[in-house]
Amino acid sequence: MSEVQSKTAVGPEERDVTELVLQDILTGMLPAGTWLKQIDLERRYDCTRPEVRRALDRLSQKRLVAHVPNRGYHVYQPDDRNAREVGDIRVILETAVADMMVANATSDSIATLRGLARYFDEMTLTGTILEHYEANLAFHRELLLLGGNQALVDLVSEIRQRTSSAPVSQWRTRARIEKSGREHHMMIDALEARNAEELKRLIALHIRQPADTPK
Amino acid sequence: MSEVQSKTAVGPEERDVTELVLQDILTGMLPAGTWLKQIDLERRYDCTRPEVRRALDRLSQKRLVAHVPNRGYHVYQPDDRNAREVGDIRVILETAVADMMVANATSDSIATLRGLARYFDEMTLTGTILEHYEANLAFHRELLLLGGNQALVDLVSEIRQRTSSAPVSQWRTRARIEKSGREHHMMIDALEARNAEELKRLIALHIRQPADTPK
DNA sequence: GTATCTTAAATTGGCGCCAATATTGGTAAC
DNA sequence: GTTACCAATATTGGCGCCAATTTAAGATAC
Repeated sequence: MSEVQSKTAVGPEERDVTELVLQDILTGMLPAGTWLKQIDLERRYDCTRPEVRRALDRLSQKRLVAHVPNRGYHVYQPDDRNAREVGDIRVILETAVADMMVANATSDSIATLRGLARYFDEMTLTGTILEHYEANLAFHRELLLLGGNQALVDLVSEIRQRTSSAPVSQWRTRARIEKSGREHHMMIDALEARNAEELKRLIALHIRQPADTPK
Repeated sequence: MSEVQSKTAVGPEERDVTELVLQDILTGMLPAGTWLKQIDLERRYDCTRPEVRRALDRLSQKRLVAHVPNRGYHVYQPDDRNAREVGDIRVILETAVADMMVANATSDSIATLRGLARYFDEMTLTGTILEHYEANLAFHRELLLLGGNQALVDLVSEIRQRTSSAPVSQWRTRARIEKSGREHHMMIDALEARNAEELKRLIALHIRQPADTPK
């Protein structure tokens, strides 16, 4: 009716609701266990009921939220066992194509990776938590892409979200973040040196970092 | 109101629509490329419009059907490259836990596997295409379960559907099916003999079978 | 004062309608 | 006879309402 738009953010409102909820879960704005009432989401993201429902259904298919019939949806409470198992899967998949990555690495791709690693470091200081998360994702995607298996790249991106429900606790200490940044550069070094074994070792270490508990 | 139930088949009607469509795609009743008109599905599975919509949305999330805005949904046309890549992923994942499988194998679990392998052979002769498919799935699930990684078992089951969009072409020849049945038993033999390397070789061979083209 | 039953509010979830868009068939013009 | 345009039909997809179930609160009885 009137030209007055509630909220100044007119542009980003047009994005997909599923993405928005996903981001808020990943960034920790919606902590694990939070009940996602349809009315609240409707207002929060300024969207309709069916849109909210579709988003919740999709996220429950991805195992990011749990659905209790006639009770509603809540953010999935990640159990340690599953987190460890998914970590193991990631190590298996990402180290499996290390030889390919070394074989396919060109000076161009290495330069691109350096840029992405630097961008990650930059976001550590100046970026939002979301930008930081996505910078990390972009680096790993580009690295994996050298493996030559597109389906594998997509799959890893997918299962990555499956445990990152507790991103805040994973990335809590600045020391750990900076260590991750350094490891990125070390991976590129190993790639440049055509040292596949060292690359595998670094990847495994990098992924297992959060669960690096001495049993 | 009245006790009269339309249609004698009261039981199977109550199942989830997504499952039903999925099965019909997997068994080849809905061939690749088929346009899935909402009205048709509504009548075919005797369900409501929203149910059909939700099923189509879920299947498109799983990449089993493709969605063209304002045009509709159609069964995904599997491209060879993706099929090969997914095959490679399965080889990576399933061979990665071969050592664990050998380590965790007990006489009990081997007996269970023998039973499942025999059941598969049985279904080759007497079962429907769906029963046959599920018997194969059950065997591989039980085998993978010995790896000790539940998340990996689920993941493999998931990505398995991702290429089996052309199940008919994969399992077309009886000779190949019988070869698969024999390989199941050979895997159990390797497991019993605690021969992890042979098991890996067999698994890789078994998975790559359909794409066994001499380059 | 506490526990339990009853009643009211809120939330979920199923269902159908209607507008927007694409497709098909027909007609007219070239 | 063929092509292009237009209209009618069919299909998709957004949206809101209402019933079923659950939860919370209040009142009454013990």
